[in-house]
Amino acid sequence: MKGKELLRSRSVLPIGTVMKLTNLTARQIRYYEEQELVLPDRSEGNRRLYSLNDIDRLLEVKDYLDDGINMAGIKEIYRQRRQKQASKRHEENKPLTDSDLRRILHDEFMNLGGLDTPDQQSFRTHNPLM
DNA sequence: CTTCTAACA
DNA sequence: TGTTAGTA
Repeated sequence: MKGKELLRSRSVLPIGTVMKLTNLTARQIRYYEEQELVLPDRSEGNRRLYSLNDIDRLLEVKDYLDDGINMAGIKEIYRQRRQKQASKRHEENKPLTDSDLRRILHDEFMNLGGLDTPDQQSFRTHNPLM
């Protein structure tokens, strides 16, 4: 890891600063944490400490939400993102093709309850695999 | 004064 | 999500 990334992962920002930087309410920021969309560190006094990477993640979550994607959809996107990175690591022996991923994602998407029409459109719009 | 958890008129 | 109560 390079120094630059080390700084981005350094948790030092209190929730108040994060609120101003993201235009999100404390309620929303804490709720997204409850949904495991962001996992800030904690100070000795149990205060949340965010990193620049956390800020980016929150802004990203906010964008998806603005586009009509719900919590389930966002979690799904990150779940896939991690899965894709995992595949990229052992790409030596298990090179799952984009075509395969697309089929799998499509199946799971169709079985994902709670996603209304606008969500489905946004889902496709933001999913690099579709 | 700022943040935290829990709860709901 | 907003908001508020009672803390730390």
